[in-house]
Amino acid sequence: MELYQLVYFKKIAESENITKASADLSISQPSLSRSLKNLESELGVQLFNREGKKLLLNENGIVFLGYTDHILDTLNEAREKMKQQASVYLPPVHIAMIHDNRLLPQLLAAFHQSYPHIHINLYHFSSPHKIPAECSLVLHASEEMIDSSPFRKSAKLLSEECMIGLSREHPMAKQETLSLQALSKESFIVLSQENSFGEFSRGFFQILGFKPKIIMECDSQIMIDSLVAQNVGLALFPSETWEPSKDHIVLKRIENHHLYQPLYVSCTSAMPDPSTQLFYDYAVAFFKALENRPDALSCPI
Amino acid sequence: MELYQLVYFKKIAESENITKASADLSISQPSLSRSLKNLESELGVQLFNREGKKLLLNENGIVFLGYTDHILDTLNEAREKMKQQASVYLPPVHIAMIHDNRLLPQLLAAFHQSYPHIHINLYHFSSPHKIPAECSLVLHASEEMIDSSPFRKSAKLLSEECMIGLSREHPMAKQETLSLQALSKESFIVLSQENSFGEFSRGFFQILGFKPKIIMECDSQIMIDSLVAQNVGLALFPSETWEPSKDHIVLKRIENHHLYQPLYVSCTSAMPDPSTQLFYDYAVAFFKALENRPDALSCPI
DNA sequence: TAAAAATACTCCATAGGTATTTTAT
DNA sequence: ATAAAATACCTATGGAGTATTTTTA
Repeated sequence: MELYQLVYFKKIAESENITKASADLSISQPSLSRSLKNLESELGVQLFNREGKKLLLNENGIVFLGYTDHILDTLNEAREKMKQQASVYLPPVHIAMIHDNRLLPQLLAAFHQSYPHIHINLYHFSSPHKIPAECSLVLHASEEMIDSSPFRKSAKLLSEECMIGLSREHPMAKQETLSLQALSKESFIVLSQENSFGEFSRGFFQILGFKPKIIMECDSQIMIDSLVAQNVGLALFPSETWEPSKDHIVLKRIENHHLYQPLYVSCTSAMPDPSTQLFYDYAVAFFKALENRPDALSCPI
Repeated sequence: MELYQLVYFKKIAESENITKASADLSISQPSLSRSLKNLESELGVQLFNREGKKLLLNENGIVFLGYTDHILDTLNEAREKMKQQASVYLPPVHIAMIHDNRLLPQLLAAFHQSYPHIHINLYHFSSPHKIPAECSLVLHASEEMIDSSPFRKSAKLLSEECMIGLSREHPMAKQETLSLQALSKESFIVLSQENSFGEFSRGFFQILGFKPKIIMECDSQIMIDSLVAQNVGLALFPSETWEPSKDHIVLKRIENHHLYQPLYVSCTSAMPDPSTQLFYDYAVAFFKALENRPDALSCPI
């Protein structure tokens, strides 16, 4: 018997519908079906009566659900208790953010909900060179500094593709991909040097050996969204997390090129203090969970 | 978090000694060590203080152990309850035994302990052809009847090697293996035709194209043990489960031959009644568990 | 005939194993 | 020196996925 089977059973019992429950749990219907079957066969009892395509929680199921609820509640209580114990004396975390991503606020919110006693100090920097010593954690996108001092421990949280965004009205909006040659005749809008994604974009173009005609430089992604939507120029977008207004902008790949922008978390010490370690592990787990179930934003069980 | 981690933690907490606990749980020490580490890191707390090579259950551990005990107790209660529910109206099982094995009584005892409400009727037969219709389960060793009617569903429970047993006083007792040629000059004691292992032994010899000089035939394995021990003759033994008196008898392989005797459970119907299905599944699980941990005779968790 | 559930496979994450190293009596 | 725990690496079971079939409302 496994814990997840209890969680799944509870969910199925709530709706008496495997398909619905599988969606709620973000797993496939066959998986859930099999999990229930295994549970029933291990217990040696039917927990539901199958009448036609209806699932009806039966007498056994009702009894078992009582135990299940109790067990899962106790487990959560135990977890909460441990979490409290863990965070009572924990020092504050100082986090330096060199890189922006729409999911970072969600990560911070989830972490805070999980460890409300840990005080978080957030700092924004445009370059990794200005980070003060008290920042024990850095969220950034620079491949180069992964193994180089002062980052002693790093993990890639995600890697997302960057694509060229252009207005639906633009003549190239129908093309599969964009050629560098064609792009050399286009106008580009970029984030200002200070912004890490701006710096990153420039790096990309440099690697491609491509000199874009930059007609505008600004410091807000929203502004760029709107300018591109109005067909003022083209811009580079991280495809998933910045979701440019889908109605007016289309994203295209550059011919024969896949551009990926990573997001890293790094510790500035090999032996981080407990809070730092906790946040580091939490961030890794958070983005790993997100990979499997992009909809859910917390990690149950 | 996994249920087994709670079981393991409980066991470690009892002895405050990973090596001891791993032996009790029949798993390796590194496995258990890792399991505890994972649990602690998921909870974000140390459950034990490591002082030197001593493990000491700490404050957190004591609190968590309370929850753990409660959860595991509740789970067992739930299982018991379901088992009762499952067995209240279950019909009796009729089991035909064509093959003897020392572990079968243990299987029956364990099953009875698990399902005390199910009435078991045991029948012994020397041949699969005499089995009456009410026997819905057959325990036997015949490869041939696995896929042939009337056995609709079969599973191999175990396969054990058979070896030649001879007295320690015997001149060949020091040899690595025995040659067929040498054996042709020896005297054999065999079980009588009626016994399935007797029949089986004869089959083996036949397959080898070997005609043993049979000097005695009897119907009890214990008698054979004692006769072989006294160097009256040689005999074929299933190596593991019949454990001939180790002090006086040694087991040897026949040169270039490995003889395996299987034990099967078969249902006489493709859609067996619930009790039959239960026993069938139980038997399979029982022997599977035995494979992994030969010492333990019940299946926890 | 359109839905819900069950089946048949394929894949991969991870529990468990073995071998080894580290650490403390 | 020895014994316990931790670490590294490998293997393999079973949970989860996709595709498909079965069933009934």
